[in-house]
Amino acid sequence: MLFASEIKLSVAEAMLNLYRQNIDTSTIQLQPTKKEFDGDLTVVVFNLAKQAGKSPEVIADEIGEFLTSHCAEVNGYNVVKGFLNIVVKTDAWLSLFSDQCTAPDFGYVVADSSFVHAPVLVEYSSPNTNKPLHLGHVRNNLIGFSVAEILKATGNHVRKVNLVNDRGIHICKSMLAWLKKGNGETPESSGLKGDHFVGKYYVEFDKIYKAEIADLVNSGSSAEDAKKNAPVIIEAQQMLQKWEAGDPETIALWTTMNNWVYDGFAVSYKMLGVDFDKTYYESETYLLGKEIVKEGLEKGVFYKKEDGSVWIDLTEEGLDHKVLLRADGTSVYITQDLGTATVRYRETHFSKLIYVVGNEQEYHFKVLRAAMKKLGYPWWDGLHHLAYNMVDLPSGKMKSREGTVVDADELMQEMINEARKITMELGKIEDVNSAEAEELYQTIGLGALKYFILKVDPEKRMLFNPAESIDFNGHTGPFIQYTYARIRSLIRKGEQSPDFKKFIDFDPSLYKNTEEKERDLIKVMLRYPETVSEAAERYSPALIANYAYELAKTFNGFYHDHAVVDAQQPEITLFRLMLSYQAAAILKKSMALLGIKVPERM
RNA sequence: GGUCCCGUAGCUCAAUUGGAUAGAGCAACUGCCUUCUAAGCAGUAGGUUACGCGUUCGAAUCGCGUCGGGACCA
Repeated sequence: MLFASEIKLSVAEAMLNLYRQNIDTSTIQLQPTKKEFDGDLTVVVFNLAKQAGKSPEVIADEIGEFLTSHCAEVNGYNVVKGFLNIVVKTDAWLSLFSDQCTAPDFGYVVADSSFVHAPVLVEYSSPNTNKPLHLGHVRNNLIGFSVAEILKATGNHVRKVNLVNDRGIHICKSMLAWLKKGNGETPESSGLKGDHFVGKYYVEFDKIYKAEIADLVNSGSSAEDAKKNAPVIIEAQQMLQKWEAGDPETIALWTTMNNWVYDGFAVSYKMLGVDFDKTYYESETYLLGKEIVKEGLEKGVFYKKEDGSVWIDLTEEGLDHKVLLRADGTSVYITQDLGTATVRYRETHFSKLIYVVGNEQEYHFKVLRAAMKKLGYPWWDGLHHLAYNMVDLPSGKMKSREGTVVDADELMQEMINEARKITMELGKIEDVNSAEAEELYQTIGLGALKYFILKVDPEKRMLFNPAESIDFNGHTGPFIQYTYARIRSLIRKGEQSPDFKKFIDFDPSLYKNTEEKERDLIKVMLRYPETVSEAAERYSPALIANYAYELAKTFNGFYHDHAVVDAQQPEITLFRLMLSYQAAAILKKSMALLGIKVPERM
C-alpha cells in the first residue's frame, strides 16, 4: 500500500525525534488491524519499546500522538495491550483506491528487464513415457504452472520447462510387449489416446513377466532368481543395450512409440491448461551427465570404488555416500540430472532452477545440490526443490504400487461430467447454446479440480474429494467462479445506467458517498495485490487460492443485500459499480495466476 | 540405524511466517426466494492447536523430548 510506507517512515521519524533511536523502516511491523478492533493498520511496538527503554503502552501512545500530528494520512489512533491501532483518513483510502482503479497493471509487479539474462526456470510435470499421467501429476502440473505464473506476476523472467524421462528399461518394456503382442496396432487403429496405448503395453509386459516368473518358480527356481532370469526381462535389457548402442531399428521403434505418448500428453496438458517454454529429454542429456561425473573424478571430488562405480562422499554434509554411476558404466537418475542442470545453465544462465517434484525425492535433490557445489559450479545455490506431498482419494490411498492409480484424463472427464449433471439438474442455462454450455462445464469441472488441489499447502498430504470440490456452496472453485460471473452481471446491468459515463471518468466527487461497509470493502480489496506478491516469494498458490475465496465471499455477501442499480441514488450506484470492477479485476487476476478460468456468466 | 515432512472443530482445510479473543467450508440446527444469479445470504453450536518441558512481553508457529501418520537413505 502506498501510505503504508509513509506511515513506516513517520514511525521511524517518531523514534528519532522522541527517543533518539535510528531504526530501519524494514524492521517496523505494520499489519492490517483485526476486525474486532478500531483502526485500519496496526503497528506492533514491542520491539520499538525495547529499543526506547519504555513500556509498550507508553511508546504506543507517544508514537500514536506523533503520527496524528505529523503524518498526513493518519486520522487518529488507539492503543490496546501494546498494539498501536492507526485510523487512516478516508481521503487516503479513497485516493489510493482511485489510483489503483486506473492502474492497468494493478496487482502485478512490472518485470525488470535485466532478469531476462538471469531467468527463473521452473521444471514441472516430468513424466515417464511408458504410462499416462495420474492424479499425482495433476498436483504437480497445477503447482508448477501456478508457481511459474506467480513468479511472472512478481516481475521475474520465467521459463517453464519439462523434463521427459524418455529412455531406460521401462520404455523398453512397453516396446518389447508391443513387438510381441501388438500385431501392428496403433493408437489410430485402436482408438486409444497415445499415452494410454503405450501404457497398455507396459501393463502387458508385466503380465508376461509375471507369468514367466511363476513358471520358473514352479520348476524349482527361487523367486529372486526367477525375477532375474525370466526370458522377457533379459530381452528387455538386451533391447536397452541395443538402444544405447544406437541400433537403428530399436531407435526407430523407440521414436515412434514415444511420439505416440507425446501426442497423448499434449492433449492432457491442453485440457489441464498448462504449457512449457521448453521440453528437455533425458536421452539428450544423460551422456553429458556421464562427462560431469568424469570431471568430478578428475577434480577429485568424486571417487571410484574397486568395482568401477563412482560415488560421492557427503558425510560432511550430514548425508551419506551416494552412487553417481553404476559399475557397468550406465547412468542412474542423478547422472542425468547432473547433465540436465548443466545444459540448462549453459543455455540460460538461470538465477534459480526450481524443481517441482514429489517430496520423496528430497534426498535426491540434496545430493544434486551438494554435488554441484563440490564441483565448484557457483550456480548450485540457485537449485531449489519445491516438494509436494501425495494426494489421497476418499476411496483409499492413491499409490501406483498398489495398483489404484487414478488416471488424470479420466478424472478430468469425470469432473466435467459432474459439472454437466449438476447444471442440467438446476436448469439454469436454457438460453445458452450447446457449444457454450460444453465450454462452461469444462470451466467449472476443471476449476473445481484445480482450486481444490491448489488451496492446500503443497507440503501437506491431502485428500481430494471430487464431490466436495464441485459443490457450489462452500470453499470451492465453482463458488469463486460464480461470484465473478455474478459481479460481471451487475456490471453489465450498471452499464445500461445513464450515469455510467460519470463512472467511467472516475469522478472523485462520488467518493463522498461511501458508507462504512463499502469502505471496509475497499480495504479488503486493496489487501490482495500485496498478498499476491508476498505469496509469490513463498511459492504458495495455496495462499492466493485462499485469499481469492475470502474476497469472493466478502463480495458475494455484500451484493446479496444491496441493490446495485438504484435510480434514486446514482452516486451510490456508481460507486458500487466501481467496487465491482475492482473486485472482478482482482478475482480474475488471482484466478489467472492459479490457471483457473472464470466465465462471464454461469 | 540415520534423515526429512505432517499432526489444528466430527470431516476437509486456513491462520499475513513469532502478534491481539486460532478462522472458513462441509455435516447439524435457526431464519431468509415477487427485486440484481437461492449454484446464494445471515445466524447458532462445535477447540487443552497430539502430549510434556523450554525460549520471551507474546507460541499452532521456534528448540528439546515423547507418541502417532507418511516418505526417503545404506
